[in-house]
Amino acid sequence: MRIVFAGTPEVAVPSLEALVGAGHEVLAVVTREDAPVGRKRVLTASPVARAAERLGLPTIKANRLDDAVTAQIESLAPELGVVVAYGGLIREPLLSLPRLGWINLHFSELPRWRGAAPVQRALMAGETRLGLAVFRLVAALDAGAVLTEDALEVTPGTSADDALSALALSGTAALLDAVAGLGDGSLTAREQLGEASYAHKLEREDGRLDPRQPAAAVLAHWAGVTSEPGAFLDVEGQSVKVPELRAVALPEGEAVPTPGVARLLGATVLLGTGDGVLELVRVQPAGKAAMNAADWVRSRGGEVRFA
RNA sequence: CGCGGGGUGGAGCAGUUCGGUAGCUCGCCGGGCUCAUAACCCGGAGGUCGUAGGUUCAAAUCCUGCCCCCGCAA
Repeated sequence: MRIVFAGTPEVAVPSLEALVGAGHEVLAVVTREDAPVGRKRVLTASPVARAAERLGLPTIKANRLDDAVTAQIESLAPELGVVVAYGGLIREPLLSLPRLGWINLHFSELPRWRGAAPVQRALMAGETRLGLAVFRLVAALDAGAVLTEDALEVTPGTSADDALSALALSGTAALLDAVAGLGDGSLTAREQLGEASYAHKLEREDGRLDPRQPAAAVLAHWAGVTSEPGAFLDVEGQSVKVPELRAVALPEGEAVPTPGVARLLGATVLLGTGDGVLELVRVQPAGKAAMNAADWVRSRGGEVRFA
C-alpha cells in the first residue's frame, strides 16, 4: 500500500520498520525538525529521521503540517497516512487527503488516557495492564474509531522506558493488521465507548516523589516518570535524581525506616515509605554522575533524610 | 558568552577559606576470631590530587589557560 508515515521519537521506529518490512510502499516519512539536544545544544535529527535515512526513505521535516507540506504529501498520492507519536496534529484538508484517511497507533486502552503521555500516566496510576490501539484519526484528539487493539501485562515497577519499548514492538502487529484490514475492507471498527481520560504531558515537577506515600504508590510514580522527565527527591535543598528504584522485602528483624529516610544496610539502601520499604539502587545528586545509592549514603553517614 | 555543581588510591567523600606529613567510610589482599555474617580484631598494597604553566623555601590548597563529567534552563 502507498503510505505516508509520520512519527518522531524512538517508539515510532519499530512501526516504520514493520511497514517497510511488510512490503508497503512508504512514500515519505514526516518527522519533526532537527532539534537542539543537551547542554551543548547540538542539532540532532529525530530517531525516526535517522531510521528513515537508514531505510533510504525520503523525509519531510516539519513542526507544523502547513499548506506547503500538505501539497508535498498530496503530490505523492498516498492511500493511507500512519501516525505514531509524531508530535503535531493532522488537520483538514490533510486529514482527508489519503483515500483511506489516517490511522494512529496509540498506547492505551482507548478512550482512557488519550493524549501525549498515556503509558507514563497509566503507570503512575499504578496500572499494570497497558493497552495499545490503532484507530482512525478524526478532528477530535485521539477520539476516532478503534480498528485493532492489544494489551500487555507488566510487573509493578516496570519503567515507562521499558514499557514503551515493549509496546512499540507489540504494536507493530496491531498496526500491520489494521493496514491490511483497511486494504481489503475486512476490518470492523468500534467506536470508543466509556469515559475518556487524558494523559497530559509530563513536566519536570511530575517527577517529584513523595516517599510518605505507600511503597506501591511511590514505585508506580517512579516507574511512570522514568527515565523522562526523571524521578527525584530533595535533600538539603538539592535535588537527587532516582534513576533506579525497586521493590524489596524487608530483611528479617529490621525495622522500617521513618518515611522519607534512606538507610544503609550492608550493601543495600532501604528507603522508608508510608507503609514499607523500597530499595534505592542508584541515585544522581545534582552536579554529580549517577552512582550506586549505597556509595552515596555511606559517605553521608549511612543515613539520608529526604525533605 | 544562559545559571550552577564537580574532577583527590578501585567506589563515594573530607581536606582548598587561612599554602607546610595524603585523611574518612567502604572495597581489595594477607592473617586472626566465629556455627555463622551486612559482624569483629590485626596487618598490607594502592594516589602524577583532571591537565599545562605561573607565584613561593614550600602548592591538592593561591593565580592563569585548557580538557572532561553532571544538575537546572532551553
